[in-house]
Amino acid sequence: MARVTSADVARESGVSRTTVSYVLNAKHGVTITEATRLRVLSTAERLGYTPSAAARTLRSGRSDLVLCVLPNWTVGPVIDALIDHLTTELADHGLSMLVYNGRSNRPLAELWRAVTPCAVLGLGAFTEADAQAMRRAGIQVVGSALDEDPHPEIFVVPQANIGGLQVEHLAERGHRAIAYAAPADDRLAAFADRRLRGVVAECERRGLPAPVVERVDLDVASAVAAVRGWRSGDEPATAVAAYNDEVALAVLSGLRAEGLRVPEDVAVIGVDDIPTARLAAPALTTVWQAIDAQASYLVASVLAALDENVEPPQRPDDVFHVIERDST
Amino acid sequence: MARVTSADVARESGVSRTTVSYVLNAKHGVTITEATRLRVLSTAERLGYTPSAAARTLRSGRSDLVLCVLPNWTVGPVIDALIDHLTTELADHGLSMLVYNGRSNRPLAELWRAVTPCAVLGLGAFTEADAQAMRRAGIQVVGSALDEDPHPEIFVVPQANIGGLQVEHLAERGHRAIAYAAPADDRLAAFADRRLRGVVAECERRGLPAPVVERVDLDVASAVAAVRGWRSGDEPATAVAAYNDEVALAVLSGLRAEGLRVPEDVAVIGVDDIPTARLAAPALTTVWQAIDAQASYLVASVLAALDENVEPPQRPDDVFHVIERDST
DNA sequence: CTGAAAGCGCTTACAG
DNA sequence: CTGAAAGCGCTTACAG
Repeated sequence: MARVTSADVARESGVSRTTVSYVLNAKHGVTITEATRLRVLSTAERLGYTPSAAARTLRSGRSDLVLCVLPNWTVGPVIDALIDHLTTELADHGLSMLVYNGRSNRPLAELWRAVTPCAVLGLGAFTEADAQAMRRAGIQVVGSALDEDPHPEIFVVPQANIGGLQVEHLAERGHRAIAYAAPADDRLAAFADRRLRGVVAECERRGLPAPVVERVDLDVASAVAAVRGWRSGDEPATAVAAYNDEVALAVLSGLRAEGLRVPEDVAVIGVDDIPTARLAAPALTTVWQAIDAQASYLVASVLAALDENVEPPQRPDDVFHVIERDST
Repeated sequence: MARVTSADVARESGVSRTTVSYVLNAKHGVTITEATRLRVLSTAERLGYTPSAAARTLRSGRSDLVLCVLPNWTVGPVIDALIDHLTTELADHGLSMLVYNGRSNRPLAELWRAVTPCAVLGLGAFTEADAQAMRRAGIQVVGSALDEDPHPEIFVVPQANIGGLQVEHLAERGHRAIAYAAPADDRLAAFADRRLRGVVAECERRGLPAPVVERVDLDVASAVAAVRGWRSGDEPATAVAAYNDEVALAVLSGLRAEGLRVPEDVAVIGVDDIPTARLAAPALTTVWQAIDAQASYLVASVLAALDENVEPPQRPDDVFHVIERDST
């Protein structure tokens, strides 16, 4: 059961491979008799012909695969939703997206050379060397970054703004002593550092004391230790900005264990609006991200990179907002 | 900046492409002078040569890519961990795993023909037609399934056993009226149906009344409605087996809203041991899965499929156990 | 021990 | 309007 090739279709249709190729690719500028066209099409269909991507890629140096490189992050509902949107939107444009989880330290080059994608979509930033190597090989590089950056072509999800938004929400409710709950998982450091930076900056801007930072593991004991740290100084924190909702839930459990009421004694705000945020006691106030808008922007960027005639998209703004619930 | 090919390496080394190929692939059975070998190797290194996978694939009809097909499921920490393990373990064997999120309804054939992977690893089952087409094309198909199945070569994560384990745990604590909390997200139906089937079967085996099933959305109102349903009959449920931890957390919030104590009035058990399960009030009892063992088994299956000399692995057993916390 | 040549399946200038 | 031929980069029988 050998593979069906264009030669088979040509033979069966009584035409040359050239014609088959013209017909199947709806080649512009060549005119093929309607009868021939139909015959080729139906033969291809009947034989179950699908072009060999390997051959096509070898020929053109370009495939219709988009390689999405995921850094060594933990994948929660947010990234999951992003990938979901990216996959379906790219599929609408005839592109298949494959996700590579960059957990190992294999050189990235090995992978993209192997796959020969038409574009590589980096959810985290690439090293300059990697990016250059890909561009030289004719692969479009679309990256996103975690904060402002000299490259205007790179999509930015300004993580710092998230921290700023958390502080703004808390300060508007009269809190002055704001603490920060950092994640214990190092894979999150890239995000955590930037969000914290935003928290610190906004506190400074508002003349609030610098936030006391504690690492919070996802267990009650760790959260209790953090809570004690926050409450022990001469100006005990009355509000906690947490790295994300999971950390915020840990903080909630620590507060509960210490007999503190939320939000009366201490207010808590998370990030992500994970499904269980609204189920917490009390329901968790959090920062929501417009993942669909981010996905659409990235897809549009890929399409623009692939085709000069397509305009690069406008950056979406207003991709965050606070969802106020009962914990603040 | 054209691509560096084996011809470039050959020219620079003063040998033929044949020799370059032999050296670089450490071809068994041919002897190459050590001097030549070293020269070729260093030239390749210096030029930054990486073979074109497209050409190699075209030539051999086989790539070193493993395509992992993810059905339209929601990806939580469990699947995330599974993919993580699969990626790193396959990388250790020189295989790159790419994940395809089968959200759209594009025919699978388009994808695997485009990628020409050496193996396709299905996390859900393939249709028989898809599986046959792939095998015919010489692609190894390794699938996993959700329950027992006529195909012994397919890995099975017996979802029904999870349900059985939940009931066993609850029944041993004296519960007779056991309710079931099903998820509202249809993408989970494949799992949910099987787990429920296990719950029903185990109740029957123990002579317990059939469980009252309520769909529970991930919000308090929905959970409250479910709780009322379970508590209204003439034999009010004293225990709830939930589809997974998220649903269990919703149940917890519904119970709380109704003023019922856990576990005194109603016990709750989930599945997955998500990070926030231990943070709930009370900490959630749940069923844990040995994801690493499942991943290792799948990787070993892929390797065995790829190489006749490699023995297929033994199925891991004992991949589940109950983690008892405070909600039961 | 090493090289010349064929061929994997495709697309596309170039002829007719 | 259609076909013969070249070439993408690789590997491997087959010679020498």
